[in-house]
Amino acid sequence: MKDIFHGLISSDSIFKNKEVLRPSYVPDILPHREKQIRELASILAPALKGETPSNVFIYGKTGTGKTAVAKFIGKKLMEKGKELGVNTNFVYINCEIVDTQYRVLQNVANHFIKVWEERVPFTGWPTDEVYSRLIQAIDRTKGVAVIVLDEVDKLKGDEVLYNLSRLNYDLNHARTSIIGISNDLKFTEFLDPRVKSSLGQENMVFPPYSADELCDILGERAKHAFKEGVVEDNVIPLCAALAAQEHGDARRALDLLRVSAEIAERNGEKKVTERHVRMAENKIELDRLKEVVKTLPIQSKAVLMAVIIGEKYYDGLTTGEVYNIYRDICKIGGINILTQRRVADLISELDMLGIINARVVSKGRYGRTREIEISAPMKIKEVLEKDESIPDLSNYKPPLQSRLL
DNA sequence: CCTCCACCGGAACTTACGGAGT
DNA sequence: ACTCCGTAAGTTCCGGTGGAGG
Repeated sequence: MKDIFHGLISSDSIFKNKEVLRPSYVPDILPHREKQIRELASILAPALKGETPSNVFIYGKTGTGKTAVAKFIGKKLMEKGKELGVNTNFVYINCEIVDTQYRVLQNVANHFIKVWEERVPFTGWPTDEVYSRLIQAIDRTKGVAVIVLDEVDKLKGDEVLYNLSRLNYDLNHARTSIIGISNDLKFTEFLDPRVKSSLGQENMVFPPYSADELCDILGERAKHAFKEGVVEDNVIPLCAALAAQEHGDARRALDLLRVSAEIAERNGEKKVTERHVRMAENKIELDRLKEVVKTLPIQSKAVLMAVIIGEKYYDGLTTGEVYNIYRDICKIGGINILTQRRVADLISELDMLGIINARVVSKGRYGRTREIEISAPMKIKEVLEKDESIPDLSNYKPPLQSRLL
């Protein structure tokens, strides 16, 4: 027992630097994004000459390098600014985490206010007070500020955008540029026209990566992440091909590669092979499933549990049968009972999430209903049984029906 | 060909709740 | 502290329907 960690730590790892494979890592080289980098740079360049740069909107699906390019540019801009003696600031905000008007303004403002000065508190100030502090703070820099709003569609209300977009009108000595990043192409359609025109001065679309491009990206990262010769030749093309099937998501490709290598390492193997990639594919899918199930609302969990139980007792499980079992589960667990109409919707939602398969079939005289199937019932059952909101059902038997098996 | 089951699925309505304004 | 929206979740009501069995 003394050495339980031996072989887990000291085993000569196949990784050189695993961090490189994490999605948050910003590499020095971004293959196949040279065009976008140049374009964004040319939009922001006037800033270094003391002119006002345009605001930019960046679209693109997940894992197309939007965030990486934005952060990369930010880094380069800071470097160039220092070189030219221009005061440049780069603020990155993820609107999925910082999602209200007040907190965005607070975050941006505090970026410009030194730690020892009076910072904007988490709560308490009127919003316009925060705004005027922000103006003061930015103006004082007499330089250029680039503010990146990642996942900007997650923002609650478009007033922040309006306020930020008119920053330049209120500034006397400094200049700002807002970069909005979104994976929803239709996002601006629902925006206030004033915001739309001032923020959408420039638009950029990041296309998905092709399999070949993903190969280059993975290859580039693998050079830094792994030791020499531990990854077999066909591994990277396979990861790239699998990710390209989805929608050219680089994040997914990197995850595949990383998880494959982790599996190989844990098995104490010296090389990452195609087999590990297949295992990784399964593991990622299963992890996703487990995560989705875990974060489901209680009602959906109860419905899902009913499906798992019903699937064992009935052949061609129908909505009505699921509903009966669901009602019993709710009674046992003291959960609110919803109407069948609502439960039918929950079943559709579970179907959308890919946890179950529900298709409408007609059984003639015996009505028209959904036939419900479930993938990986045992794994999902495991997750649900650990859930304290779902009661213990080990002694439960579904109601007897004529077509009970 | 007609009937009629057991649901589907649209629509309008009711709570419930959180943020914004005052 | 209070009111006033906007949104999400859920309910009520109901017309619609594919096809086995008569």
